[in-house]
Amino acid sequence: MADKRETPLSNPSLKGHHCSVDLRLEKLGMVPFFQDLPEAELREVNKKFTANHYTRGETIYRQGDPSTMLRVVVAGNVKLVSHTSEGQSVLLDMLQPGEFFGNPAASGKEVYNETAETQTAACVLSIRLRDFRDVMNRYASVAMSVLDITTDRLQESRQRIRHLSTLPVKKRLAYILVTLANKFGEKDRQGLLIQLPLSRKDLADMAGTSTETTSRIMSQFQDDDLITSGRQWVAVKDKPELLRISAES
Amino acid sequence: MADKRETPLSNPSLKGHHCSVDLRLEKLGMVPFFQDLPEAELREVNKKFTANHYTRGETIYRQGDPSTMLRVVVAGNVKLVSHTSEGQSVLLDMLQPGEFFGNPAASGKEVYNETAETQTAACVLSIRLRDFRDVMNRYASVAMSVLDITTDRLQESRQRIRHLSTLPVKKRLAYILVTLANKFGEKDRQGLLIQLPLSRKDLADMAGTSTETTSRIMSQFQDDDLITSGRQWVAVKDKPELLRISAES
DNA sequence: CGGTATTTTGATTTAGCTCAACAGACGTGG
DNA sequence: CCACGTCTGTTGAGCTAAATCAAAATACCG
Repeated sequence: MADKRETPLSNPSLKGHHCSVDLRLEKLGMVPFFQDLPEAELREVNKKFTANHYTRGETIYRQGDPSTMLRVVVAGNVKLVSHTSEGQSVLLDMLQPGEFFGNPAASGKEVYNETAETQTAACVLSIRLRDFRDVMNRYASVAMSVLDITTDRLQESRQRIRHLSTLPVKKRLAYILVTLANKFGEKDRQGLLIQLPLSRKDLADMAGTSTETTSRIMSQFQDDDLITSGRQWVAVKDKPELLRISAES
Repeated sequence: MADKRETPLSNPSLKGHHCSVDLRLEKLGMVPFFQDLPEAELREVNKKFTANHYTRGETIYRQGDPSTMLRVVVAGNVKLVSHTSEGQSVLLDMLQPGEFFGNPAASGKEVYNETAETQTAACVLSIRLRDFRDVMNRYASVAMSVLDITTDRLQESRQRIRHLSTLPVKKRLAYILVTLANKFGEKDRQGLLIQLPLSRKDLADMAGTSTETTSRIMSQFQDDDLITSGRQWVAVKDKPELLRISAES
């Protein structure tokens, strides 16, 4: 409605995600659950990973595919989406470099319950599930770290159930914006710019609502000077107020 | 409306939950994540647990309490409920003997995000979080098993998010009844009797809806001969049809 | 047998969905 | 670099599932 300039995201499609061997090893050491692994072991584990590069919007695996690999985002962003038979979609998670996805458990012939798709160009490492379980069995610190992350995700997931069950859309959206700003926000002249292509549809699929309703509420937030937003991007201008809205009685 | 007889649940309040030392050790061996532990180790671990007995409706811990213990249900049932500031409640999980609750991760000064309350008289074992983490560090099989269970719970939780986001109340309730029948159902002349005091409010808090709506839909199911139900109990008569309803387009 | 908690049913209201049309933004090829 | 076509986002109008409010009916408890 007001001053929408060019997309302020740092060129999302061209960042050099080489997936080179150097990058791989360097990044692997930064993955939370390999932090405590000694250099030598890390080098050993690194061998078991395969690197893959994807352009924006590519599908890494589909809901229903047999779950045989565990993957780690090295660069770029990946989203996990669950699709219903009616063609609706639910955005389950939005991943950053360092985060893993695919089932760490399911020691056997399970299938993925969601589709993994790149949100930006991305580099992803894969390890056979069996190999990863060997690593976890050998190094307790890795298993514990994966458990901690999974527990956190369960907590977030339950938080979201609580929100879907009890909060109106406006509050849910306010909360989602705060969360995204915390995770992906970068200081900017607009405020906290969410460094990620983010459409109204994406937000709607996170909040469990329609794009139209999302658009209306985003316009409201914009009018109230809480956010700035354009096509596929959002910047949070007043996080405290959004947080207040999400929690107010 | 039709033939509601006395509560068919096997006397829920009086079952002998002694929480004796014998019972403890026996039951501990049955807990999924201690299955692979050798007898001697199990005996060792057993010492670190404290047993507690609760009557129906007692609170084990409250949302916001510091999370210092990990607990295991030995007998009876425990429910995890999250409360909002407006006094609404969301029923997150309904636990059986053998299941654990409380945060297995959160190595430090976290708090519980939900309240744990007994649904029937129950016997519960507690271990200090620190001690449990020692056990997980020592025995990879325990850590892996806890990870597997947590991963399963995350999947269920995401399934529920999908349902809350995309399905109308009737389908959500149909699915919940199927799930409960699978977990707590016992063959009976009524069909699959859900062996657990289960009010309309409980069902509503699971489905993210109001008791009134729940009651209306349950009446419908009863009219369609899919369930039989009375005060605080439900029996599933036609599980396949309920499943079909939950998934139909 | 009376009292309390649960469940049912009815009437009304409403948040958010759906359908529909339009308007900006992007990028693409001429 | 401009014109066009295609996505993405906005706005409006009506509709509907489910919430809320209200009251009666039923089951269980001592």
